[in-house]
Amino acid sequence: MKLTIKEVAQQAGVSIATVSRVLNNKDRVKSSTRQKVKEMIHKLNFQPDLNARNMIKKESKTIGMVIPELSNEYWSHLVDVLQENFWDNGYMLIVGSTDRNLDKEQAFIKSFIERRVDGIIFGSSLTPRADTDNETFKLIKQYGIPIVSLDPKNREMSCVLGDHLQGATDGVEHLIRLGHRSIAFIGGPTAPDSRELGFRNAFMLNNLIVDESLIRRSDSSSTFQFGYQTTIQLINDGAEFTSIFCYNDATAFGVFKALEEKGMRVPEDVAIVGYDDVQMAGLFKPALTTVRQPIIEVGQALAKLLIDTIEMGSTSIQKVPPKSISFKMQLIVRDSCGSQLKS
Amino acid sequence: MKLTIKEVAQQAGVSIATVSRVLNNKDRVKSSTRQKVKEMIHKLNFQPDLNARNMIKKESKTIGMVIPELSNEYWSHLVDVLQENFWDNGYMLIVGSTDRNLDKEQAFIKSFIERRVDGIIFGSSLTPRADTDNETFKLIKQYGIPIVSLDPKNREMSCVLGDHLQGATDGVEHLIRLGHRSIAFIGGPTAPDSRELGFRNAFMLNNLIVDESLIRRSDSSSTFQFGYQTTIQLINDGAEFTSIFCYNDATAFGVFKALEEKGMRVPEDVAIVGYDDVQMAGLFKPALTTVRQPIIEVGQALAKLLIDTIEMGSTSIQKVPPKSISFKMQLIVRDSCGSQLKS
DNA sequence: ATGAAAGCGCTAACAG
DNA sequence: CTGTTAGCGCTTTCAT
Repeated sequence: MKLTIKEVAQQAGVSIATVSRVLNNKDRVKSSTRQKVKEMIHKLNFQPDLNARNMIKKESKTIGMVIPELSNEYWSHLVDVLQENFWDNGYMLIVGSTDRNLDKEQAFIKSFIERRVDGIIFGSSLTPRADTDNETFKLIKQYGIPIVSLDPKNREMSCVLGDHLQGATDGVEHLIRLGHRSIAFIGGPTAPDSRELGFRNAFMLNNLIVDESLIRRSDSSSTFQFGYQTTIQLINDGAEFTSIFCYNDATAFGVFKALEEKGMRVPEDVAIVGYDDVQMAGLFKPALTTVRQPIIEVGQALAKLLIDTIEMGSTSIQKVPPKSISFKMQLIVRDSCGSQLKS
Repeated sequence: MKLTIKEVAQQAGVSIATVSRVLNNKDRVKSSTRQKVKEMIHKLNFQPDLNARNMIKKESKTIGMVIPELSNEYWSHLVDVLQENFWDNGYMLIVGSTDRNLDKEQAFIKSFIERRVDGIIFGSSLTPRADTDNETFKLIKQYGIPIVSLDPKNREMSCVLGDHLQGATDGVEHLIRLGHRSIAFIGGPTAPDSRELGFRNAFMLNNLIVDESLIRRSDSSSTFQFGYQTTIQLINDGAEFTSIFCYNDATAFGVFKALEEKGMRVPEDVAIVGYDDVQMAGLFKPALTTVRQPIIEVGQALAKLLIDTIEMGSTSIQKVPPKSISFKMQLIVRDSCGSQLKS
């Protein structure tokens, strides 16, 4: 019932070593033998057991990745891009959604190690402050598994990042240019948050002063829910603002909803800027002005960086200094900020 | 440099068999020994190599799944649910997005087999008409890999499905009840498509006759793009319709966009019904009336069905007749159809 | 060019 | 209770 290399060898009248050779396209096999074996493989529909092979080769052609959740378009899109890139290079990607739960994340990482993945991508990690004495991080190091991260986690890890300082600065300056002075910031769970930094940067560049009461941060996720609730609260607090800069588009949609319920119009009463540029951003009414993330480029860079690191192996001196590749963000101006100057 | 069970055994002063026993929580180990070994495992931070274990146990605790694309909320949500369910049962899920490309799908399946997955889920398969003499299907059978599918593929495969006949019937009858008679159908790539069947069923139930010129099908995907283009075409063709029933919400959003460009209002000029109930459906303006799919329940059922099949193993007689579990759809009435009767 | 044999890291009888 | 041994399915020397 079990079809192995042995069976193929027997049927083809050669030794298992020879079958292995043709399986791996090794040299030194008489072409007639190779032909014969190939035919048998095909006839038997033989698929070699990769796990057995991997055990010897000490590789698994598998990459593990942790992300907070898949049901956010940013992540699902990124995963899709990565999966394709890895696949094209012979790797499989397995991803774990952590729901921003540290235990879950650690459990995933542990499982990745047990499966001897060739590399790990930290999408958005909680293991953070992943300094030397962190349990999980130590494990990864001990097993010598190459890692890369999306956005910087610590100085020992290579990473690919979006320049959110620039992105947020652009977004907020757009608002300032339109005359807005009371700009609220609905932030995300990231800490430190370069978008918040960008927010402050835009104010500085324009010699304006930030109203701290208009800054709201999330301690967990930054979803539609959070945008909605925070906006309601902002209004109930009696805060005065003419515009809101949001951590991401999902949050922005929540803001829309809250504003609508409170009878405030966009962009007439409140201008909104999102972040990500998800598919619905351009479709929504009013169409969302937002900062576009170059997900495809980021994904490609992430995959390439990790694969390069893996395939460099311990060939060269272990210690290539960690790289960090940064991508620019692009402001997409649509309708959610209006076009007239706020007076 | 390499940490194996051997090293642990040595350090703990026992044999590898004993280490293996405590690793697997087997009986007959003196608790003091067990304690000692456990400490060493922990001290060394030892993670057993699952691939080695799996090779012996003839299982991989891995499930493969093919889906058309991840960047559609329906799929990303479903994958998220499945991933969680499998994880809770000790399985990892690896998914491949096929972009509806048959070659890609087959390549994924082949790769799944090489990795000796314990089961395969056909999300949306092209392999279908997967009757006996299909290459890939034959392979799966030969290797005895349990499979389940989402929506029926053929009579030999267990499946979990949404009752789209009922869902579409409900959606279209809603339109009919509101007085619509000229209802367009923007279908998807599924064939045969039970939503189209539901569409026709609703007409039959109400003694109405379908205007075939208002039925448009997609040959590839059913995205925003498709909804947009098809609607433009429908209008350019001079077709007369007062409402549109869409294959899914993404399509519906495309329809909105096209309608808007052509200066037609929703729901005043055209009523729209979507399918899926994605997060944005309720947020959109006008809020989308749509048919909700019970994704979580479907995902759970899918996982349970597959796991049960796997763990039943060849214990009982190989041939348990394929099951098929069906879930009802729920019509969610919002604003995109208005509330007044069409006269 | 090919085969025999020694493992990869682990589990599972089988002894003791 | 614990150790010894024989593999799992494959790759890789090392002979021939």
